Amino acid sequence: MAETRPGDTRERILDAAERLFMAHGYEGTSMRQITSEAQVNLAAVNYHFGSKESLMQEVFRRRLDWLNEERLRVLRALKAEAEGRPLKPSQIVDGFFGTLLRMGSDERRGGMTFLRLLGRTLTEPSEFIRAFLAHEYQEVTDCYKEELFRALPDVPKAEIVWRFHFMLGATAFAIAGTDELRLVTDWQIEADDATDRLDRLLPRLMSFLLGGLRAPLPQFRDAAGDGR
Amino acid sequence: MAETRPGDTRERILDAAERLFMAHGYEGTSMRQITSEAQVNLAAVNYHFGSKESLMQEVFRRRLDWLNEERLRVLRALKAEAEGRPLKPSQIVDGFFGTLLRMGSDERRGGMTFLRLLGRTLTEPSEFIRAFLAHEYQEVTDCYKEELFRALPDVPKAEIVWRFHFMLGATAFAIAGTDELRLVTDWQIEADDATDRLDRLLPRLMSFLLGGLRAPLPQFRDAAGDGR
DNA sequence: GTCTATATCATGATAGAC
DNA sequence: GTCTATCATGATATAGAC
Repeated sequence: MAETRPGDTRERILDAAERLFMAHGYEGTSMRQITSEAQVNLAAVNYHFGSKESLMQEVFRRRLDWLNEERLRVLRALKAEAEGRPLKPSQIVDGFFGTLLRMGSDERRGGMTFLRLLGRTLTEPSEFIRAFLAHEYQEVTDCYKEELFRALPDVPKAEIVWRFHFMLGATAFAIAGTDELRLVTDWQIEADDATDRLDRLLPRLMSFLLGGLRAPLPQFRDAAGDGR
Repeated sequence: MAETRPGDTRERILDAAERLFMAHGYEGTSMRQITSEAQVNLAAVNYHFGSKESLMQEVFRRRLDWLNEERLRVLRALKAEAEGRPLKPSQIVDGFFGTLLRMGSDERRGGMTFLRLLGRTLTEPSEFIRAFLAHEYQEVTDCYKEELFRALPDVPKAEIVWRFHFMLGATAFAIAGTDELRLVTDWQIEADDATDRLDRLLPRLMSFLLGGLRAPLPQFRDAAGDGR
């Protein structure tokens, strides 16, 4: 009964690739590992996706298409409710990062596996991957940045962009690491299961991000620091 | 005159490896690329370092030994000055992350190349690398965390550890990305050279990190959230 | 659509002359 | 210490039978 249904192959490859790319990185994963894990033939990847690069892109597109739409949908809902007034920073941050983290609880959307893959890939060295991700993200991040500009009119735009970047980094690291990295030492924090940990991660991360976003502006020694 | 001086080979390999590992990652860099860039023979890596893994470790040890010592030295100086009183959070954060970022201006310590390599490697999938880095870092990060516990007695330790983790992520991303990633869109921020950008990055990052570190504690729906 | 079999090339590592 | 030559392996990708 464990026979490969026709049309099933594609999804099996994507699932296996997602997991292996997460665990060993793009360069560190071979097509042999992928097809072996997916229990399909070695040639199937090239038949269905054309190349390893295209497979990688498809692994992301399958998840990011939904994430992008969801993020835009959330933002539209918030704006409709606000009726023209600027949104609260906490709403914007939750719409962007909260939506991402909640995706980790949704196994139909890849769950923690995809979340960790995404976190790690944001600092991936391979050029084509970074370019691809930047392109996939551009539109949505621009929309959210625009809302932050409106929400924080007294903060220079350049500063907001930087802080958005820092928020992205903190989040990427948080979702990439949550297992092997010994952030927990001897007095031990928690040994919950993955989803429980995720439930507690979100409010913690949100507090941190909002604190950073609303921090006092930095003092530069020389110029204004808002982008001359 | 461009002849290879004896004893020079080792350093040339380390320099080339540092740059290439930064640009293409560990798995994405071959020994042939390294020896070609270093203009030494292919067999030289195995002669001097034994294996690619050992080379990678030596690339990091060369820089981290100094960084670890410097961070401990800075912390000792701060504690001596404080005469038993808790340090200010800003001092601790600057001692840890400021010391790191200032390393990026010091070409003798690898400069921006090493900084970016380090930022990227913190989320590197390869198991042996993460284990190696965690081991190299353990002692120093524990010392700094202890000081944060003293500086913020009202914040649960678990919360501080998480926030330290978030700070690490924001910093790693900031130093890993600073080039290709289009955080700059059309209304353009700056086109300074690398060191100038680094000078402005530090105060910006410090504000963000301190804001996040001192943010109001998160509210959990169920329990206390301090590690039950 | 899925398989077997294979082409072609790059990889990390080593042996042994100098 | 440095070189050339080479090994065994594993990589991506493809051709062609079924």
